[in-house]
Amino acid sequence: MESRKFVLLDIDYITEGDKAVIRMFGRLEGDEEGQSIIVLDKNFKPYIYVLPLDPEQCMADLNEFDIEMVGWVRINYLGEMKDFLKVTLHHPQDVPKLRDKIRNLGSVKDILEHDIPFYRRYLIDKNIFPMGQVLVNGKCVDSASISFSCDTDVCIFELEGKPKQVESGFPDLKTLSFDIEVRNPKGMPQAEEDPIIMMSLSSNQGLKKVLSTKSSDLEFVETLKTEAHIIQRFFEIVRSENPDILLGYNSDNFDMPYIRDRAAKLNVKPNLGVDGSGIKFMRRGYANSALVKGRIHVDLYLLMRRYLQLDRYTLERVYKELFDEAKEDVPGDEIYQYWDEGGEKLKKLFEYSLDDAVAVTKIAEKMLPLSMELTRIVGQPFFDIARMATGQMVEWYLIRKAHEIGDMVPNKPSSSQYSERRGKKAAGGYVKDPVKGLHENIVSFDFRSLYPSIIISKNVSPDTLVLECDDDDCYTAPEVGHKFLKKPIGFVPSIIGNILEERVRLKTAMKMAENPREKQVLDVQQQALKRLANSMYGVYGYSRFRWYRIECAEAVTAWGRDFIKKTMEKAENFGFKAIYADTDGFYATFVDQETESE
DNA sequence: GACTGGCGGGG
DNA sequence: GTGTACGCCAGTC
Repeated sequence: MESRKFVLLDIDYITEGDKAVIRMFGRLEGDEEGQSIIVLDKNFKPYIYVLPLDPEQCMADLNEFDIEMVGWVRINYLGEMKDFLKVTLHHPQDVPKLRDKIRNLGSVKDILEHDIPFYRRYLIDKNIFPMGQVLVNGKCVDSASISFSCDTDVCIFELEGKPKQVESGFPDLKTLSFDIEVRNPKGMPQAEEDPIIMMSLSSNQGLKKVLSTKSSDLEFVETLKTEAHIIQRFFEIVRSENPDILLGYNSDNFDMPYIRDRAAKLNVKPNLGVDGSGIKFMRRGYANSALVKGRIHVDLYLLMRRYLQLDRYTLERVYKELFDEAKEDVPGDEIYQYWDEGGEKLKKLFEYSLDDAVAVTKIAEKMLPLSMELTRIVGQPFFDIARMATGQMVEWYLIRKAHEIGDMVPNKPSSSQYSERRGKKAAGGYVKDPVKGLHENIVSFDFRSLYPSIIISKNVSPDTLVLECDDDDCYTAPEVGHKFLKKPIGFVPSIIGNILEERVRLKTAMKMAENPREKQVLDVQQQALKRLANSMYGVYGYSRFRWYRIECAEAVTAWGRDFIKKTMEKAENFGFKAIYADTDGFYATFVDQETESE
């Protein structure tokens, strides 16, 4: 048996025969450092939990289905130990096929953990983390024996036993940014008519290139015969550069679909993936995403919307915000004129095109570390994390933690529960409208992590919420009166507690660190934890969340209002006068008593 | 106010 | 794919 150590980049599953096979895409460490690896695991089965009404009947009913196996397990479900039937199925797609039938059985009360995608289930159950190092035992297999095509220098490895997470530092990854220009004389580009005239590439290892059908004396321009050749050459470069991360700007919605459409029209095979596959498009509600197997396609536009607070999110605007430098711009509707005119204008267009790709590389260098760290903490693929709202990350973090301590994961709300929840809204933080005028002698006060602190100190959690209890045994929220047991420590409070403790540890380490690179890494890590801790309050108030509980949301904000008001009163007793307050802090002027009495 | 429809980015 | 999910603002009544 051999072993391999690799950075886990991405994960999915394929079907061989009637069996699901997990594929982990990675970058090898050690002897064959830098080589791509695909690790196969053929021994992971999907499962769901069934909460029975009539245990014996339920067991009998379940055995009527074509399932792998079924057995009893005792699991903590929102503060109560309950007996569940763990139903193991043959294939992930049996889950959606069978779950409604099972749920509707008369002997069944509810089904749980039936909507966790197979690859996510794998990461959680095996306790491994994308962007971290994983150690596997097993053997290399011949590329002839696998059901997908693959470049010859990719190591295919069949795993035996369990993958193991290895403590590791920040991985050094290869990124490749790309951008396309289109000749669209009227309106927005239409893939049916308007050809791609340039494709730009920029890597974090120095590659700078513009592919085009026109030539130039600019050294970064490579001229090709036709548009089809440009696209083909683009795919070729991606494969030979073999980046871990592919970067674009609004590429989920523009560049990738456009490349797909033009490639299809011109009969060019889009074999961008590590496994030789093309670009896969997925509808995620309102948004689309473009996926390239084994490389992580990241659309920076989505990330920038999340991380920066701006009026607009054009590439120029974001670049200016981060680097305080203007970027040369060619207006979109004039690109075809620059192209047609040639000469200096064309040269400018080449420069602009490359500049866009280079800007994306620069932005990524600054902004990706935070997402990478969130990936390592939340433990879901980078591709998903780059498209997830923080609230969703919190949820997946909690799902992992629930599994870790053996708690059942609550279901997502049904559509009727969702619409019922949407009608309710917890009152927000206390706001005192600002006193108009120009104030002097201003002091400011704010609570550090107000809501996370309340959740911890008042043990606010769905599993500690009770209707009745002795005052000595519980905390009672002001105004709303919700009660929370003092013991045991609730699920969410214990997790926020761990996050905050870990953050304190990192901040201490950061202060002690002498190496600036190390300091920077620790700083990103503590920022990621801060984001998670601060978003955790949201799980109680957002209608779509599994741990939603309006009473918890109401209690947290009620205590918040209580604290800020009491603090303001105390400050006023000392001669301060509050002039503005919002949620977790206030501004006050100091009124000098002696001056005033004169 | 309560509700609906459109839009963001990209060329 | 153990799919189908935003959040804001302008315009209308």
